[in-house]
Amino acid sequence: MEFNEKQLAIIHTAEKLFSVTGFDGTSVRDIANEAGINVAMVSYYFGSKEKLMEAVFEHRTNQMRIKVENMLQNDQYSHLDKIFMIIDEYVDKFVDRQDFHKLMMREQFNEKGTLITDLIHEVKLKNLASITKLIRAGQKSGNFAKNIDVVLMMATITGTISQIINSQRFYRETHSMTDLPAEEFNKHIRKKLSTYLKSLFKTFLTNEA
Amino acid sequence: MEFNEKQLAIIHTAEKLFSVTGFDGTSVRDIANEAGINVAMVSYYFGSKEKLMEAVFEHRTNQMRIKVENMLQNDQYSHLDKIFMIIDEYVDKFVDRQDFHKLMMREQFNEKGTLITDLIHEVKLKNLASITKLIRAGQKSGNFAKNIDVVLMMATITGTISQIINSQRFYRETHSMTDLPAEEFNKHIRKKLSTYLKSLFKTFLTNEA
DNA sequence: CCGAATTAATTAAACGTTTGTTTAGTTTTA
DNA sequence: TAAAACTAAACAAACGTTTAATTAATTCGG
Repeated sequence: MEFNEKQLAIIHTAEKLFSVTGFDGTSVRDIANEAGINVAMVSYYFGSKEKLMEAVFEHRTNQMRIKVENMLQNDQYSHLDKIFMIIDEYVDKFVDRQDFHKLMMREQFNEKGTLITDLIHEVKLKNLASITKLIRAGQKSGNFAKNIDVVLMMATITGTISQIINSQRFYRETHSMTDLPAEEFNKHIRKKLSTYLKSLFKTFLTNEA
Repeated sequence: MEFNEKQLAIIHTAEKLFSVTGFDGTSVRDIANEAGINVAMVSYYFGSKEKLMEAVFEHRTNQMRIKVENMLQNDQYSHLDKIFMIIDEYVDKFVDRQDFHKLMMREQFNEKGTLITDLIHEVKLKNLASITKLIRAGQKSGNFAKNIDVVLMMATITGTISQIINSQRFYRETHSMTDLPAEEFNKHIRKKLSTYLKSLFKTFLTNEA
């Protein structure tokens, strides 16, 4: 599915507002006003509010998948370096697309299976498979410890990043950065999260339990 | 503020429904039906839906605070053991009160400061102070590494637990536990998270960067 | 200990808004 | 001139809250 400019404008404002006020907390009139269009255009282009939400996810699906295919068989990097690259990819995705990821982390908590939760689930499974492959290779070559639960690892990576980015106010206040412009804060937190998560997993992965 | 039985019944069903469908996704009529009362009782007892939400948090505030006062000056345990106890306390809280914590993790993402976000913020600050005190003591005695950002540590602990518990379906499916009764799953995940987080932080805290 | 008086608890119905969506018509583009 | 884009208005349903009336519980002087 490809969207025209008008549709993309609606998708982007919807993404923004959904991330701030939540799906149920945002009315189609809110979106229409913010996007400077008529209310009826949402139904006209997307059919319903629900389908607009699906369009947001459809549009950002690539943002969820970590790309590791080429990297996996590149012998230039150590297994640990490859894990580090994956960490950086997660950090970059979350920092670059904060609205969407806040949306996704919220949606992920929904218990009943919808088209969107299924989509998230599917991508998570694929990412899990990629990382597992890498971890197993590292274990086989003797670099990584045994008994590593990759699902827990993923939970730590995404959970930590989400916790910092999505409740940013707490980090900013405790680090005297309340009024730091978004761009500078992003630069700071990118480096900070990257360094922290790498050192956290380096010792964990390479030491014996 | 103390609540009578009827009020507690409303609070508990509200907590449950808010955690499943979200605050905006839950109507006061949903709550009234589930609790077997008349819609007007919510306004009668709490004034408004918003104030009912605040009552839920007021009722569970103790659940958020980690208690470390006595423990901190107990020389029977090592600094690392004390950190381990804090980890277990977080794990237990999240597992025992899943509904409330899902609610809280969602609410924490709200950007505009409400009475509830302020409350969460306040408790997080207190917990941060307790843990920081402990970490600094461990560093002074030479047991812990330097340059530990306690805010990031907290983010990893709560973020990891939340990620596993609140999107439980993913963990269950990848571990062949789809139909495991809640009680047995809770027992399993309690042990699993505790062991994992301890080993994750043990190496991180005690090794040099 | 009782029955009248008072307060608290509970109800069904109605209130005015807001909700997502549709309709029917108009303007713009192809 | 036919199709696409866009609009204001209307739609019924759902929303949070209030009202007015009724039932249950509590208080209290005799």
